[in-house]
Amino acid sequence: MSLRVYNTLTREKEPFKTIEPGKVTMYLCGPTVYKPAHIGHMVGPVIFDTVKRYLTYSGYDVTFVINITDVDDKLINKAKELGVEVKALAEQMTEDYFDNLNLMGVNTIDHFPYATDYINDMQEMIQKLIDRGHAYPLNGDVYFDVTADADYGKLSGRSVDAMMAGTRVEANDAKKNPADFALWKGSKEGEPAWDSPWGPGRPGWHIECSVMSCKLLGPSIDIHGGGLDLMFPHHENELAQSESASGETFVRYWMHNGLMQSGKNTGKVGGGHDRHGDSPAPDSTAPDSTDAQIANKLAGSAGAESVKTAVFAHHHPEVVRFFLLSTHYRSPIDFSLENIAKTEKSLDGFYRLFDSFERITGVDPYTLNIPNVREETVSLSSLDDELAANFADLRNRFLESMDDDFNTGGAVGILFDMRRAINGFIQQQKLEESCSPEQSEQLTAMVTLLRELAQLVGVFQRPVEKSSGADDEFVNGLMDLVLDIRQQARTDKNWTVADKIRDALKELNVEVEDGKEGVRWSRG
RNA sequence: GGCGCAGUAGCCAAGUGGCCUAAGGCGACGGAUUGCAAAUCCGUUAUUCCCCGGUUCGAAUCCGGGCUGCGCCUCCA
Repeated sequence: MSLRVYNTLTREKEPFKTIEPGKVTMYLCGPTVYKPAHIGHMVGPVIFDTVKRYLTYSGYDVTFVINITDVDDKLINKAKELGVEVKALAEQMTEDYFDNLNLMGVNTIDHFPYATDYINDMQEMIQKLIDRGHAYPLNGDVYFDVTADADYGKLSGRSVDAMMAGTRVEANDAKKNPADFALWKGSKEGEPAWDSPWGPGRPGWHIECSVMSCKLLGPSIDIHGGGLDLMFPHHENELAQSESASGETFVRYWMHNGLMQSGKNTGKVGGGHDRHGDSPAPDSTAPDSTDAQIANKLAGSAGAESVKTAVFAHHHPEVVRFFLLSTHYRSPIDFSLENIAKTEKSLDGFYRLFDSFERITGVDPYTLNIPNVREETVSLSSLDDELAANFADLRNRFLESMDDDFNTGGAVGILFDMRRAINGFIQQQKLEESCSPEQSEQLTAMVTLLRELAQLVGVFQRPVEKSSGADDEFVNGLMDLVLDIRQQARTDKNWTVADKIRDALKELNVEVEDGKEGVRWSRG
């Protein structure tokens, strides 16, 4: 089976065919850097990082761009409010964004262009649009003329007429059409401004993506991604501008990810505004869940708490990544601490398996050499036929899921199946007691395959905090002593004392497990 | 008002015309193992996919109509 991708433009899954054979160009709309990143900002990058991983594994040479919007009304207002320079605020928030991406294991992005580095190119494109009769200057602004674009609205399925009928398009009498949008905005006193043929001003929101995508990836690109909320107006306008300027198809596959929501009725995370009065105000007497509180913090109109402090303080980022990918990217995803906790629990079994692997083979599973090309998968020849067939089948099912519009939810399920198969092997062969070189080779092949597939969704890339032992010499010494005493009690069949020690340690969040090969402990 | 998306077990979630008498996870219950636990493995946990009609030899999957939740139409990823 070959890769199929859902295309928002056609509302269908289509066979994946690139513009240039073997190459993929991919652009994702990045954040406006005016406040710390919230969890919702991580969804797109994690998903498209996974898309790139999978495409790369499948043999494509992928170029992936995420833009940084560092000029914008919200940014200007926020800077004013805080009494800092726009540039300084943008730099600080960009850094926060990068930190979070890094924690989430998003590390496949090739370019992070800044809007302010492309002002000249934007002006060129605007001029081109004016020359071609698709835009018109007006009192220091420049507007895109939607009526001059025959297929305007094709992405979001709206017609210009329908939008006219909508009552909420703010009337700007001077514009030819209320749906016309700004390409260039004349600046007011004290705002960042660049000289232009139309007077000092700054670019409109949509033009930067058209320009940067064209400059870095060419006029036609394979994949353009973003949150569902960006489909209109942002992507619709980008599309209109780009195609009107170049005369070429702008994007082959439009991919839109579902938005993160929090709690049952709280709406999407990060949706800061109040509705405008036609829906009842949120019931303030409703029990405030912790999740909603966190979501509100993340949305952060008041508090500006970042993902780092709000979530990663309590959960390893890998948990969040795994959580995001355990559902389909086009579905909305419910963020809640309960869900995160469940995910954390489900991941524990993998970490235990890796610990167990290291005990048995003496090899750190994170140092294994992992194949990263589809055709060069790990060899299963050391396994007996039945096992080899079973693992090959699991791998196929994993890849089939991913081939089906990047169905990470289905694929992740296979990882659990594989975990169970490996644990079963360890148990049947009693590897915790003794392990021959042949068995070690077999086990290594299985775990390598698990990691080969896991890398495609970007998990198990680097060790999380050690789940057993500690690196504090003093603590280790103390634990050795305590456990030695407990072992003595067990040998004497003094279960009262042995259990008392175990229970007391548990109170201190130290988990003691008696295995065949000896006692283990870990801090919760 | 207009345009979209979604509704699968206690919870999360995959499956979108026949391999579905519906993956996987969390939870629960039973068994193996254990001094007892923990971990691990095995088994059980939806005859049914929001409701009502229709198309079809056959539908969770397609169509029509409801109900419910959500998003966009306002420079939110």
